Amino acid sequence: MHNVNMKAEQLHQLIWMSRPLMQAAEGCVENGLTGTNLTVRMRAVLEILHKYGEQTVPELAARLEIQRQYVQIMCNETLASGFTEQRPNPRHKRSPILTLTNQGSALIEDILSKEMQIMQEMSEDLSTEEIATALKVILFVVDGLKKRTGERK
Amino acid sequence: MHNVNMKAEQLHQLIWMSRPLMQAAEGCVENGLTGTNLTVRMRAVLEILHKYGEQTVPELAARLEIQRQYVQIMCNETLASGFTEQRPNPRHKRSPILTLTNQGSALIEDILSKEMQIMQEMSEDLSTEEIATALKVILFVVDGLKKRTGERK
DNA sequence: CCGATTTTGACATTACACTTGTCAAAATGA
DNA sequence: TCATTTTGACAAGTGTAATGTCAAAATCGG
Repeated sequence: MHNVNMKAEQLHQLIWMSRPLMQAAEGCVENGLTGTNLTVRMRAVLEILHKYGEQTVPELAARLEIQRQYVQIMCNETLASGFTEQRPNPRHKRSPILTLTNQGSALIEDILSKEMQIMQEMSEDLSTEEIATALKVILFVVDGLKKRTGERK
Repeated sequence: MHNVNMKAEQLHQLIWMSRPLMQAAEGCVENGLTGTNLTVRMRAVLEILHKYGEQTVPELAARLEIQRQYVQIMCNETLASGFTEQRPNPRHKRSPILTLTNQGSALIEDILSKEMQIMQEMSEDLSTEEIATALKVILFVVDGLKKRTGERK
């Protein structure tokens, strides 16, 4: 009984650390972006293109889980800055494929590697198991919360 | 070496789950608020008052780590809805102490207990150690990210 | 092939959660 | 006592989106 409440309370605390965590993460990323002409949202586009390869705006929107109209704006910014370019889409004339330019590719790789360095530094003080467990718990909780939304009376 | 990269990558993945986690959490809370006349931000005020006791707006702002002007608005909403009331502050005539009314107190207790029930359900599938580890890792990471912001070249 | 529906980029509007700035009254500190 | 700080109130601005609409183009069902 006691144990149950302790678990629940720790879980509660964990969940509400998500905002500070997100803010800290975004602050850190933003920090790493000074000097480049990238914004956090442009970086997100480059990251997806780097990770999943060239794709259309609607595909990016689906992956980022935000409205395509907004992703369009983000993508247009990366186009204007020369970090991405359009390639004709054989499957859809109105929807060009967005690709990283050499410049964009080099930039995102540089940024990601610097970010990874921070990850490595931090992970030195944590064991493989701890990190794996934390990730597992978070994935489980996100899933559980989503399932419990919109179904309760 | 391999291990180092795996850890770093998992940490990266964990950190970027913070946004989905936050959204899931807020969605779930919002869901639990239907029927009450509370908004998520009003609930935050009631929660702090319930947890830390009556206090002034600036104190609340400090605890929530958002601007006092905005917290003022949130608090005024809870006042207007009758969930909180003002008590004269012996230490400061211009800054009344905000207290939960009976109605507000009952409401936030009800909401929190329902939320805790969800926490308990979810924690059934997780061990005490897993939850404790996850919380520890997250606190460590938030701290690490904050320290690494604004200090790098 | 054709007409109906869907997808897409472009553009406009709106919503939301804050931040920032300012003011005057009041409180506090030297 | 006088300068500084705190506070509530109010106004304006900002960033990150959602939402709505349009027309061109693509796709789908027959």
